Order: sequence, then C-alpha cells, then structure tokens
Amino acid sequence: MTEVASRKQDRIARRQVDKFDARRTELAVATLHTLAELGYARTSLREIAQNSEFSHGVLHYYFADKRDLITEAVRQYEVVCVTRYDEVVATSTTAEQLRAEFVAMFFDTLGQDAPLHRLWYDLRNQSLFDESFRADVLEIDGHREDMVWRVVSRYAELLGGTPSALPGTTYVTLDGIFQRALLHHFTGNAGTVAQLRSELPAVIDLLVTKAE
Amino acid sequence: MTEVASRKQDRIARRQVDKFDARRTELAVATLHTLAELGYARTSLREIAQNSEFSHGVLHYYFADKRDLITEAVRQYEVVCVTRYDEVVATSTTAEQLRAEFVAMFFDTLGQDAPLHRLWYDLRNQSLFDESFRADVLEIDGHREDMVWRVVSRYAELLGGTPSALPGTTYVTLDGIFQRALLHHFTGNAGTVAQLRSELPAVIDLLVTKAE
DNA sequence: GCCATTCCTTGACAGTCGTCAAGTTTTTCT
DNA sequence: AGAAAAACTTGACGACTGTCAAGGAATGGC
Repeated sequence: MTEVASRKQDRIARRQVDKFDARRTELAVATLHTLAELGYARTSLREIAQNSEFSHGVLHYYFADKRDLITEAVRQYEVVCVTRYDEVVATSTTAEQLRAEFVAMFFDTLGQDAPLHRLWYDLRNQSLFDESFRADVLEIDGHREDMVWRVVSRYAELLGGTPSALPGTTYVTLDGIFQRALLHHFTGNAGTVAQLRSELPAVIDLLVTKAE
Repeated sequence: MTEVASRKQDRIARRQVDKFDARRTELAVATLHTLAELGYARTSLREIAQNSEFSHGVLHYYFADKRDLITEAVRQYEVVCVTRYDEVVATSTTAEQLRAEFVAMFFDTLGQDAPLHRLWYDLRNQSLFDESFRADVLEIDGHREDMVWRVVSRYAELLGGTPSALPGTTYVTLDGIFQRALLHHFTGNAGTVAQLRSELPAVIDLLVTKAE
C-alpha cells in the first residue's frame, strides 16, 4: 500500500471512529435522561431506546453491555456537572458577591436539574453495592469536592481569612445540605427549601475563619 | 354469646394477632438483611424467602405486596437505628467525654452495621423516585435529625455554649460525613476513614459556639 | 450503477420477576 | 379423636429483563 493510500485510509478510519463516538455519546445522553427519570432500579434498555430515536437492539451495537452503557452515561453527567460554579468564582470580585451568587446558583440548579441530581445520588449509592461503579463514582466525587473547595477557598481569600475545615469536610457539609434540599424539593415542601436557602450563607461563613 | 365466651374469643383473637405480627416482624427482618446485602435494585422476593426459613409464597400470606413488605422492613430499621447515641448522651458528664464517646460510636457503627447503613441511604434515595416511600423516609430522617440534635445541644450545654447552626444543618453536616466515611469504608480506603475520624471532633466544635 | 461495509431493526432466547390459586401440612379448639 | 382454621408449600401465569443472531436498509468508495 502506498503512503498516500495509507493516510487516506487513516482519515476514513478516523472519521468512522468520530461518527461511532458521536452516536455513543448521543445514546449515553438518552440513557442519562432515562435514568434521571426512572432511577437505576427501574431503567431498562428498551425504555432507554424509546427515549432515543432508535430501537433497543442498537444499544448492543454501540455498547458491550448494560454496565458499559450506564458507565458512559455517568461520564456524560460528569461533563455537565463538575464545573458549575467556576464562572461564579472567576467573575466575583467581592466575598459578598461570591457568596450570594453561589447560593443563587446552588438553588437554581436544584430546581432546574433536580432529576439529574437525584440520579447522581442514586448512582453514588449503587457504588456501595456494586463495586464496578466505584472507581467512576470516587473520581466524580473528588471533582465535586474540588469544585466546592475552589468556591470556599476563594471566598476565604476574598474575605481575608482561611477555610476552617479540610476540603473533604467542607464538601460533605454543602453536599449534605444539597441532598436534604433535594429531598424536600421533590416532596414539594418549598418552605423547607427556602429555609435551607436562608441558612446557607451562615453555613458558608461557618466554613471560613476570618482573620483577626 | 355470653360475656365469658366473648372475652375468651377476644383473648384468642389477640393471641392470633400477636403471632401474626411476630411472624410479620420476623419476615421483615429477613427482608432488611437481604436488602442490606443486595440493595433495593436487586432484591427479589425469592431471595428474601431464602434468607428466611420459609418459601417465597408465604410472603404474600403476611404482606399485601412487595411494597408493603419493604415498608415494614424500613420500619424495622428505624427501631434499631434511631436511638443509638441516647445512652452516650445520658451517661456522659463532661463535654470532652460526650464528644469522644460520640465519635467512637459513630465510627463503631460505621464498621459494624455498614450494610444496614448503605441500605438506609439507598432507600432514602429511592424515595426521590418513588413517592410511596417518601413519608416513611421523611419521618425516619426527622428522627435521625432529632437524635443528632440531642447530642450536639447537650454537648453545647456541657460546654457552656450554644449550637451554632440549626438542627437541620447540624444533622446534614454529620450525616454527610457519615456518608462519605461509608463510601470509603466500602472502598477499603481505611486511611480516609481514619482521617475523617480525626477531623470529626473539630467539626463538632465548629457546630457549637462557646460562651465568651 | 454496483459492491462492500456499516448501521440499524426485528424477533427470539433463556431467565427472572411479582403475584396468586390450589393443595398440603400443621395447629387449635371442642 | 375429629373437625375447623390457620400456616405454609408448590407450581404456574403473564410480563418483563439483558442478550444476541439473522437479515434488511442505508451509506460510501470505485
């Protein structure tokens, strides 16, 4: 085979790979939405296919098995959900502004992406039973922790202080509040959600120690 | 019917009800252990029956359907898990002792009852997808919050201070730490668990404000 | 326009699920 | 001891699951 022909074949192969990956991603997104709607326990391949424009058989053309598909869906989740507050951190110039915009976005995504968030907690819990999810879950959880830490440490910086807890503790505190708010959001208990919102600024202040 | 005969029948009926309830509870406990081992998504009635000394058909003799059975199992969980720290609160005479014993029991039950705890989080998440679990979950979550509040407010009292956050925030903070410790416990990451343990006293102190 | 490859659909498979009815065993009461 | 009631087992049902093979439809290179 000449080199020209070889390069040409490479180009074709690459294009095919791109198309393949694009469809994989498309199906993973459909999977993500189905999971967010039904939860892990009740999501079947046929249901996923119905949320796409293809039939159920195609899933085995693009994915080895169900686990492979769901793993890919989880990775799609990560792409969406792990840089959410970065712009707030980048553009805020005062501590007060950063805190206010963080709180706003916190409860905005709570209302906006509630099904997706319940899915995340569902999958994180699945990883307590199913070892094969654990590595991905731990990685995403780490990224979420980093994301929260970027907010809080920047807040402390703007305030002229330092964080009062380690990154892990800081993360679980805010994540715990989010989980609780999510539960009451789905319960329809708007009052409790509003109360959590009004408390959140004070909790953030608890997480940083102002300079003397 | 004479009054004597009537009372006798009552006694019989009561005994039958007691037996019925006893077996219901027995089966609910078997259900609880199966759920703790497999998780909600993979627990079937036949598997539950195999963890008891009966056949699968008996479950429909004592329970209306699967939901009824699982609901009863969740109530069994509550009986076990909602008064865990009360003795620590009752017997501790100094703040330091209370904090130390709380931390010890916190990580003791983490290692001891880990499967049961992951089940709790699993079911709490299910309630985000399945409305019929929500009422029970909210009730248990409330009791857990009360339990934590009894500890922290007593700690503040012994310290001569006051809690620095509301009960809900206090609960989610400690619960978040527990969830994270559980995840790393199942991952086999003992180092992270140990670190969370060493941090916990400081977090508790963060949750109370000492008097000036 | 033809061919080969890729893409997708269809239908079937073996297995599992919750549920329930029929029948057997055990217990209880007189 | 014998009858009645309760407790439990067995086996079956329709529905649903993940998986996969066979074949049709679309696509792209020549």
